[in-house]
Amino acid sequence: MGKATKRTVTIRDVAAAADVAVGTVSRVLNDHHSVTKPVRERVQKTILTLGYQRNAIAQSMRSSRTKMVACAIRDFDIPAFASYVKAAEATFRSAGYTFILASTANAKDVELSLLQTFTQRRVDGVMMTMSDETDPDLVYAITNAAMPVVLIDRELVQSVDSVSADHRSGARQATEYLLSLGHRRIALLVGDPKAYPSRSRIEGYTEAHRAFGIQVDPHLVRDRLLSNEATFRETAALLGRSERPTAIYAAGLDTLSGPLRAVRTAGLVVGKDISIVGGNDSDLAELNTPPITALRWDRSEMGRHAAEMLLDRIDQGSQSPPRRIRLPVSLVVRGSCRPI
Amino acid sequence: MGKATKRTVTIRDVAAAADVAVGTVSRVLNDHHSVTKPVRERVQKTILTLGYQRNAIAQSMRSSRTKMVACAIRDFDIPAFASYVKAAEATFRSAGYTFILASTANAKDVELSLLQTFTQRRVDGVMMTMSDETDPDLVYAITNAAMPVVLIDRELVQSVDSVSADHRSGARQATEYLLSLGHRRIALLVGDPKAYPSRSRIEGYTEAHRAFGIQVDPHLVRDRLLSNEATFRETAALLGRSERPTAIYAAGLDTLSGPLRAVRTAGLVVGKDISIVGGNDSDLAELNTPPITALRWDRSEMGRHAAEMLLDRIDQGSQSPPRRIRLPVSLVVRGSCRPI
DNA sequence: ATCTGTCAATGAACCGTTTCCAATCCGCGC
DNA sequence: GCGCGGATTGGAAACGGTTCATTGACAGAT
Repeated sequence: MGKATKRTVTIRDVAAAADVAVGTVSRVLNDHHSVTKPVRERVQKTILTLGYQRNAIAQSMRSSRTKMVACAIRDFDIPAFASYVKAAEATFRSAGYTFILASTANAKDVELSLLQTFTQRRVDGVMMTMSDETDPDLVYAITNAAMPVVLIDRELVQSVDSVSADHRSGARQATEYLLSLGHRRIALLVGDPKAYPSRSRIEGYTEAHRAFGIQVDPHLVRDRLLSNEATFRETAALLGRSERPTAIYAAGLDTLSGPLRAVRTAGLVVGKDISIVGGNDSDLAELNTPPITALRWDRSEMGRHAAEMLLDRIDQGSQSPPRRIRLPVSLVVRGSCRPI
Repeated sequence: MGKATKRTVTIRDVAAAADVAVGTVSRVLNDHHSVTKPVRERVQKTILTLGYQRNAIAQSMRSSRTKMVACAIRDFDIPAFASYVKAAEATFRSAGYTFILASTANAKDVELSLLQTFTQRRVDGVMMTMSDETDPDLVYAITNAAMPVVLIDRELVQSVDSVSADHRSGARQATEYLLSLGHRRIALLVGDPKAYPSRSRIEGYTEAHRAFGIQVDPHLVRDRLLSNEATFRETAALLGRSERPTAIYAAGLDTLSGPLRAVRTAGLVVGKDISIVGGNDSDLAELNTPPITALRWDRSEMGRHAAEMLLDRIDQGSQSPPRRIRLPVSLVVRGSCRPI
């Protein structure tokens, strides 16, 4: 055939070539039982010959299920998020779902606009964070979303599923460890308390102080630090104070390198002049000299749990009550803290 | 409103409520000029009242353009990839495209199956790597794909667009730097030479030796090392040899921590007993004690370039010849290498 | 007053599947 | 030989948009 076939081959072309009805081809494609063996084989051969590729768009159109899920997180170049997302993607893919990913930059308008995009694309489910758990627009958009939502490390919206880490317990462990070494001026560097992780870290930090009967110095609690530039600056400021902290708990997901740089810049030595606990274990923490004591939880498992939870919810609908998984956090003690 | 709205609202519902034809609603949605102002406003108000959300599936069905692009890379929890992917996603999103992401685990069958999935989903374009640039199945699948493809850090398939870093130049700089310090036994740790990065790093390494008139010891070139477990093992083995290397060039994207661990385990000190150059700059390299000399290129720019290239290709079709961008790589000298 | 041209708006066809109902075919028991 | 039931297959409707030919209305020209 000299004629160049521009048009992509459809189920109708297959039907014509195999001399059957379109319905029959569809049944072959979907492994429906009531197709006789010779017909099935003829159709399958034709599919291969013509190089037919099923059109998922048309399929979704008819079935009103897209087999797509979306994930919106703050920034996926944060290593801790990356391993989380990777595990989720793998779980979705092996369940036959395609995975859409977007960064929100922790901005409300981006979150809302992504949610709208996902709605228009008719994804079957969404995994996401929220910049502010108390924002009414965000809460409304999420609780009234057209598709199931699983929240990541957010707990305030009670009516949807969520997966989180037990940051409060982690923060308490870290702080009590430092207190038990005799530290009394422990700086806490966290992100935005409008979101669960930072809020609960502050709680854990405060609880630990209360348990030790020690007053928290509010000047030592520095929040809204979302980048290493911010933690660098803040650490430098803290180290410049007259009564500088003897320990720093850098509680964010990806905010250890800032303090390390600041300490180095100030000409101090970690584990000698100042103690540090990292909020999130990493190669950087483990391989630093000295290795940094840090909190740890299983990020892959978190991603897997979230994905499975969403898949469950997609299958079973909204009848069952919202589920909540909270993963344990543990302290890995290394050499970055010295007793006072 | 007590009535539970089961069915999602369609363009037809809007048309009925606003008392116009469906075509008119469509033209309002698409900002077509020939809609009179009062009608336009009436329709827009109705859209808001009913909470109508355009169905992207139906839209794609009719227009046969999905406004979706897909990206398949080895493993997106490798930080270097993550920043690359993040920049690409941002570029696509601001162009109105939705971003599908998947890990290939560097496995041929996964790559092929993802390519098929993307075809069936009728994505408008694909950004990807290949585990083996010489594999005929992969080459065939990519060159005959139904949609434009931009290759990432792959150069053998000439007929498609690609964006890569100049790893050969990088490797040559790293190796010449070590040679100029007097090192003569330089171990090279790379990934799989079936892909461009490792292949060209071996070339650069070899070229540098030739330029210095020095014979390459094939025992010192260790390839197919794709993880830090592998580079740890290999480094440990090299350090255990009678004539151990005086320098290690850990050329992979995410293979610095393995050698660092191995050196530490062997009781040696980086920058004193052994010199190390990292193939890819990172926090780990910068904050190590001593800081590690490493290669660097702009990963965000790489992602942006790749995305823009793909968008161009989607717009203009395949008439223009394949483009090729190769980003410069530079050596950041720090304190991990000592002269012999 | 009639004709022409322009501009808005209508309504139906179409995109490629799935699914349901109807039609056909087959073998089997009477 | 005939009726019947079950298994296959055919054919059409439906999903929710976009687009195009068509209609209707109205202003301006003759």
